[in-house]
Amino acid sequence: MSSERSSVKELAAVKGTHDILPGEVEVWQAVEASVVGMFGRYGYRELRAPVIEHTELFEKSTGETTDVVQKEMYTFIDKGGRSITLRPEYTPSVARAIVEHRLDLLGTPMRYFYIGPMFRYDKPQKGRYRQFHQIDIEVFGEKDPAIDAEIIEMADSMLVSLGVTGTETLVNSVGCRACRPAFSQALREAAGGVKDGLCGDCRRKMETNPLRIFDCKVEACREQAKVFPQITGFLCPECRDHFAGVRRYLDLYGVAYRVEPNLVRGLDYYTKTAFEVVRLDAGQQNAVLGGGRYDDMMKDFGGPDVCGIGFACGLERLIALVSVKPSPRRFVYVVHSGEAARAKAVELARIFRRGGVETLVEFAGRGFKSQFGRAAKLGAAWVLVVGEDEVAKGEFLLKDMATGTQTSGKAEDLLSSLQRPG
RNA sequence: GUGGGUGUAGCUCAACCGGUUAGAGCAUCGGACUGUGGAUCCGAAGGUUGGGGGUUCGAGUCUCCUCACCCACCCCA
Repeated sequence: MSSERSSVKELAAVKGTHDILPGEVEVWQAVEASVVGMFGRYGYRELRAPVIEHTELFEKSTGETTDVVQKEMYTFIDKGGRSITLRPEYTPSVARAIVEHRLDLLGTPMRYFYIGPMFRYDKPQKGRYRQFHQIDIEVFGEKDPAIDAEIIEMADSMLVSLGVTGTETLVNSVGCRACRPAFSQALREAAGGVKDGLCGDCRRKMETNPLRIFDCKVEACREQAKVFPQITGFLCPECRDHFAGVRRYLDLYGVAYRVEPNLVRGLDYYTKTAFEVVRLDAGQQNAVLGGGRYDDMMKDFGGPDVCGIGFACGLERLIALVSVKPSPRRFVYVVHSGEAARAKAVELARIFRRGGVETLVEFAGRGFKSQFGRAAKLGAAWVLVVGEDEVAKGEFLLKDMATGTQTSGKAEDLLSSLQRPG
């Protein structure tokens, strides 16, 4: 059928999604393993929440006014008539799980991490995908500013251990419900006073998200924004003290950071500490990692009054910066000649694999020459030769492909020589 | 959602002013080659030129629509 032919041809990954192929996936595995190990040393435990949640969860916690909720969610009605959403972020799921399982009764603070896919219906571009992956960490039930600093330090260590350079860590306090409204109002008034000097985008941002005016690219707007009030002057005593504490501990940890009073995050629930790690050389999608404190979220969500703090790190963006090289695979390639040898080759492969050695058996080649050629091409570290002579003798030939050295011996002796490192 | 750019073989690219059967390198597969290496030589396969309409005697080339990707805005990781 012609329709079959064309449908096969048109089959492609969904817009904004990507395959992670062998060769690249090893880098992901190396990064994930490194990160998991590090989080473990800071006392974090993995919590795997479902990829789908009730739509309401995100409306309530992420915030109905955010772009993420308003226009970027993958939402659908399931066969039971429920409104379901593929998670655009992870924090609400953790909050939900804590409430649902009363994890807060197990003792605080609760430290969780997770690595997995998130979904946002954005228009894809560099560093921005519809299915992307995040490393997420969250701490609940610890309000001391030391934990804010510990988390930022952990993020910093994570980047260092992965060999990431050329980034900058930005921190700010976005205040709380007591002090932020006054600031927003003051900012709106300041912007309103020079409304005619602002671009159309900024005039809109005056209403929706006044802090965003600060990172407008239009020169006129930048000029006006220089004299706008900054959050720092509006923080209530509690927020001010907390922020001072965060900075003190960051200094104690020796973390390099810059206070950025204009740093604002896109989700509604942030309070007090907000931070971001950005790459210095990138144009737009420069945020590698971002997070902050969300002291009211759990309570607003209908759970216990437990504060939280955490960050999300974009894996695609992180991996673009890491310099880890996964160690090359070293495997045995078994070549053979004749029916009896073929059976023996299969048997030997099983023995080697049980002994912990990656082993492949040639099935297609004819002569040893072509079998060796294939082994070399695939990058085999060793070739195990199983010919008629070897089968008769019960001793096989193991060739080191790098050095060309060949050693003859019984299967178990050859195996144990491979099990030794090197 | 708005704006710009690009679409030719698996990959990188050719194809004059619109003119014969859309070519090459690399990669793939086969052979030379039945006891030892990514070589060499020979050969094969691989394309509705992203898709659809229009102009034309004739379209990879001009035009319109559409789709995909890339880039930027918005927003974010």
